[in-house]
Amino acid sequence: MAQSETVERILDAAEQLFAEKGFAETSLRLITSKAGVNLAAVNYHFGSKKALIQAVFSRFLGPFCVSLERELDRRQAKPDCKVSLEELLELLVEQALAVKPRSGNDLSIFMRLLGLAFSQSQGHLRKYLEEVYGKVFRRYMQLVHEAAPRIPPLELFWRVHFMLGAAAFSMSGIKALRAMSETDFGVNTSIEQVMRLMVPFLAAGMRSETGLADEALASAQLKPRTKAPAVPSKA
Amino acid sequence: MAQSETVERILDAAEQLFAEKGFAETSLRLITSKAGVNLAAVNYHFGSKKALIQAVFSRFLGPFCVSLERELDRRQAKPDCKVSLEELLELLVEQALAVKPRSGNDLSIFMRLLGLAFSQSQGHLRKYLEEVYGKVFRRYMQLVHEAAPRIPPLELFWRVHFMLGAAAFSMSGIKALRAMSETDFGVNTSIEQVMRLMVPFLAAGMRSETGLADEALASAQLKPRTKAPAVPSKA
DNA sequence: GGGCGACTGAAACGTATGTTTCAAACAAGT
DNA sequence: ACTTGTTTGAAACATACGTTTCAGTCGCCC
Repeated sequence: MAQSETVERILDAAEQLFAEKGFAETSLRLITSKAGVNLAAVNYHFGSKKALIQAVFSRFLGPFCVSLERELDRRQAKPDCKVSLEELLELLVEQALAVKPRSGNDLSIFMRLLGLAFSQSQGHLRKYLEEVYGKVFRRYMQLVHEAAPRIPPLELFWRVHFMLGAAAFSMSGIKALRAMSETDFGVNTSIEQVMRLMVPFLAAGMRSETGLADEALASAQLKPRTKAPAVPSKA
Repeated sequence: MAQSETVERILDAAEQLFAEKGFAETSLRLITSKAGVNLAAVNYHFGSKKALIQAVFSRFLGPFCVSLERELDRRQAKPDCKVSLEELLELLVEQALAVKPRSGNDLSIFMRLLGLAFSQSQGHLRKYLEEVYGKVFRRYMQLVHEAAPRIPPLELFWRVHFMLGAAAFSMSGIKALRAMSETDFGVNTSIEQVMRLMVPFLAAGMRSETGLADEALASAQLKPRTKAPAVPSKA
């Protein structure tokens, strides 16, 4: 076998099976047999199942974050950088779609895995994702905040997660849901169609008036992440 | 031990642990030790782990659906029954909150379990839930459709799942998310506060203009549930 | 061509899980 | 008090898992 094509085959199979069944429910034996490689190859190349899971995420989150960051740089290069909310949302979709063809798998797997990363216990994964990709996420959130200054940051934080939830959940159950929509409506909905349905829904949610009555919560600001002096952004 | 208090203790422990760790990640030994009962009690009282999982769902979905259906009956009893979208949404929250105190566990566990029911593979669970509670769900969907006639039924179907997704996902990761919001904002958000944040977000999403351009999809109608003839929707 | 490092194949190991077994404890009816 | 049916306790069982081991193979460089 050409120079460790094995690694790619394992990652491909694992990605697909994890998305389909979850992490705990997917055994290494299932992965290796689907990939057509030996059982020991996983522990040889990755060290452990946990490391395999992290590798699966890194393979698409890595390029995704790189190109996302590059786009953010580009947007912010202009002196009076005003990035609209729409631009920011579209940016995400754009980058996600751009990264997708690298593997043969489609976007729903991407979203499904993201959802699993939060909903399965897998403490190590959350820690890993936070360590590696937390910075980009917080940078993005900062831009979202600047794009929607009327909405309290804390609420924005939760709304982003509502969005992520709607997306991840819908993609998670997309197979079952598509089956349901088929038997109930006699129409099959493609993944792209579902995403297109989701956009106006989410956009309207993001624009809605605040639900925060509590003054203390409404005025909570982003804390500086470093132990740096507490001069927020006075420049 | 009083007449099979054991069953309740097992259900309580299982409910909590399943919500916390997922189904596959929660062993019977963990459940029984937390419940303070013998390992064999689970298989004695429930037959298998699968049956236990279903029993956990039935215990709150049963009463929930009963009282939900009773409320729907009451609303529809009036001759010209016009149930508004708000009423329908509030109805859900109301019933969910009403069922909650039966066990000591809070609403987030309820939502978390619902999310897991979709996102974990557990094929048997989906089948079981569909068989037992599918009828009520479809009845509810029909009312939602009548309350929002401008939105194509298919889109409504998906929007309801977007809502469910946002709710289930947020409640799923609520522990981790609350920790994040704490470190980033220095404020802790309670579950009730999160739900209150979610309402305007979801409501705005539900009211948003359709994202359906495709005529065929936009005009798809609810099919009768019976084995009716395959006349699409020419009417 | 021989030696070496990277990789694979097949089997085994230790552990954890769901399930079963069976004797003992208990409750209730007579 | 005895019996009967139900429930529990402790142990064992079979299986599946992640991981390790080690002999063997392949490709490459001197």
